[in-house]
Amino acid sequence: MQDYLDQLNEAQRSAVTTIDGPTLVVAGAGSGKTRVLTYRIAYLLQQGVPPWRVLALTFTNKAAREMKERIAALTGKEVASRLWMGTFHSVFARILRVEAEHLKFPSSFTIYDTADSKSLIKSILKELQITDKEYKPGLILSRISAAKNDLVLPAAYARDTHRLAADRAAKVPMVYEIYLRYLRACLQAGAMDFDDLLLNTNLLFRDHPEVLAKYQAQFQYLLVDEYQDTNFSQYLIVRKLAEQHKNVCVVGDDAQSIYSFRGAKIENILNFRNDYPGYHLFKLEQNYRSTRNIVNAANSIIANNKGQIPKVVFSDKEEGEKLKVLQAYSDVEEGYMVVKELQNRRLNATCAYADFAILYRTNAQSRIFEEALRKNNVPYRMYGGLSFYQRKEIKDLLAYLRMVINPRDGEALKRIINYPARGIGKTTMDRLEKAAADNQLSLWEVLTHPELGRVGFNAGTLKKLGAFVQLIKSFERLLPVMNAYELTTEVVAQSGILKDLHMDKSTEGQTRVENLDELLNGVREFTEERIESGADNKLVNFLEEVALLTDMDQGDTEDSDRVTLMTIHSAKGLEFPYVFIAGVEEGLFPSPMSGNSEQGLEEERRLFYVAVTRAEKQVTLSYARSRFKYGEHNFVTPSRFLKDIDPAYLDGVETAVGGRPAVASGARFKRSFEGGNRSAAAKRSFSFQEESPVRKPAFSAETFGGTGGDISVGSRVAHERFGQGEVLSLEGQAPNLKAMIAFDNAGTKQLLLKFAKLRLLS
DNA sequence: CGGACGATCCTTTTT
DNA sequence: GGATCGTCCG
Repeated sequence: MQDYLDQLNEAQRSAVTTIDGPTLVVAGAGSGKTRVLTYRIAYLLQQGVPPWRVLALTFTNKAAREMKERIAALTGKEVASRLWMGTFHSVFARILRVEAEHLKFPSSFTIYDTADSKSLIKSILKELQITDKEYKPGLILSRISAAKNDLVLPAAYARDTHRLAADRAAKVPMVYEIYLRYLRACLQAGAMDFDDLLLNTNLLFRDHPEVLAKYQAQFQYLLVDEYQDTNFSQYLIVRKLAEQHKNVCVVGDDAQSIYSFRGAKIENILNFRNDYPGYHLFKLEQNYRSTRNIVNAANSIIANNKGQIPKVVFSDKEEGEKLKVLQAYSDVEEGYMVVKELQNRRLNATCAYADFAILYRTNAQSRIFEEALRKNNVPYRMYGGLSFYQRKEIKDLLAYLRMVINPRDGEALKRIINYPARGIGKTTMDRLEKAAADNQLSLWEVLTHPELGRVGFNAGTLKKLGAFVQLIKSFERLLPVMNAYELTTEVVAQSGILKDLHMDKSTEGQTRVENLDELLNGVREFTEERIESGADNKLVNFLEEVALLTDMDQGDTEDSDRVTLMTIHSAKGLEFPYVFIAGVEEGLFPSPMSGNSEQGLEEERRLFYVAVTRAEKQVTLSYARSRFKYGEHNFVTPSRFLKDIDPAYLDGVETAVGGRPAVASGARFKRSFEGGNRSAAAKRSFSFQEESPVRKPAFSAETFGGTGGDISVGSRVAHERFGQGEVLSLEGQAPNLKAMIAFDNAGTKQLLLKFAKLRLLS
């Protein structure tokens, strides 16, 4: 253990060994935050603190898992597995299962995902006879979510003039009413959504002091990762739990607060000193990740924000390359330029595909890169798309399992009552839902009610409904005698899911069957692992794990060499040798949705800071001059954030043609974005050199890319790699003009003019 | 009742 | 461009 302390710098070591009293660790990007957290926990254990008295909270499963592994390496698996370590959501879900009865929830409560929540809101809207045109379920859910994260219950909501006024302004004055019914329906269904896990923990602690006292006493030491991302609900849980021992250590970086849209309060970290007087403060300012150029560029970006915790992040590493900027005509070309640049780097630096990440602001941008990567046979792994557990066939099966565990789960019921098709249609469901709402019952209670016939179903429908009820009950009976894997297998067979999928002979149908197999394997592995570690291995635990999983949490097992594709948000906490930040454009980054408020803009800027600081060796920024949006292409301008970077750390802009910076220096580059008449440039279609008419680049886009220009059949041209050759033929339309070229020494090739770095010789 | 095919809306980021 | 929702017809 002593050896490990020697590996730390002074600030890190103090942060690890100062274990008593409140502690704030301000950890700049790449400053060894995770290392401090893991060593601190290992140190606690070494000082004789029992593992079950340590509570460590993270935001992602991945962070929790990694820390657990690293601690296990220091202290042994046995001890590490007894720590209370996990995401806020998973840890408190675990506690809520134990204490559920205090809150009138079954301990087998379901966790609703966002789709379930939206679907429930739709049902409520129907009940209130409001269309989901006027009341967008997503918007309503986000307002309810915001209220919950601020611990504003319906009663307080009704008195909250701010919220009410905001709802009226947004033309959704009924949010309060919906919120009320939503909570009631969740209780009815024995279900909690993500926010409820935290809200109900707060209610538990508020209304049951003896329960709170129990956990206060147990958790002698608390640690919180990414404290700048906590919302009020999480903040209060931590504060309450820490009240007795006051040994709370929070780690975070105000400069990396990027989750205010889901209720995170940057104030939590800024106000730590007020909440915990006499706190210890440690600042980790040395960045061990990135080159000096990267750190300096990042610092110059974040310097544009106000109201930060003062700190100076520095790097001792080599100066490294400057940040590079790629300019493309279009979004599609941006994809190709990035991939080409990536491939060049990989060959020149002899590094692996896995050393690269392409980061973007919105998930919608991923498609372009996927296509470019696929066409160039570059292996990649994309995060943030549909996760495995969100596929239809998986959700269907999970819904069956959910109903077995908790038959009151209304969203699961709605999903499977007619899947596979058993002739229970919309009319029947409407009546059922109405009966449930009128009688304050769950759908299942209506279905199993002796007076079901009174609702007005005909004999045929009653028979179908009865068969469904019997099916679910037959599964319920298996619950005590089968393990999770056996039961799941049984459900797949008896529900008719397998038969339904086997009827579909298409490739998609086959994939679905394979996916079900994979889920079955997942259940088996889960059960085996849990039995081995002595943890809960019931079906309910599996469902919980799955509900709180994101797609960041899978597929890590295959150690294949792939480029990473993800949003900047999901890249937080990760690092890559080479990072591409794509779509650095107005209208995209900063996001127009963040409003033009100073606050919104500062958060976007922090996001930019996060993106740049992911890189170890080099950062390439890219933007396009035109981009498809809603199916039509628009001309766009480079992001204002490019001007936030000190030009001293920035290379010139590189365009597709010429292979040389079109604008020579960072300073010139910076100037070229200020002001300027864009419409002229727009009219010239693919011309991107709107300024500096005096000095034309050696090989302009117009020559080769835009129109095909001077190149014609018979021209002599030179290519960077293939040498000299003669143009045999031209085909296609600009800007996708292709040329067949017979090279003197490299054979005949077909090249896309806008990508080939051709030079005209004759 | 169920499947197929168009109109419509849209997009920030996620536990 | 694409997912989702609603309508239409078998």
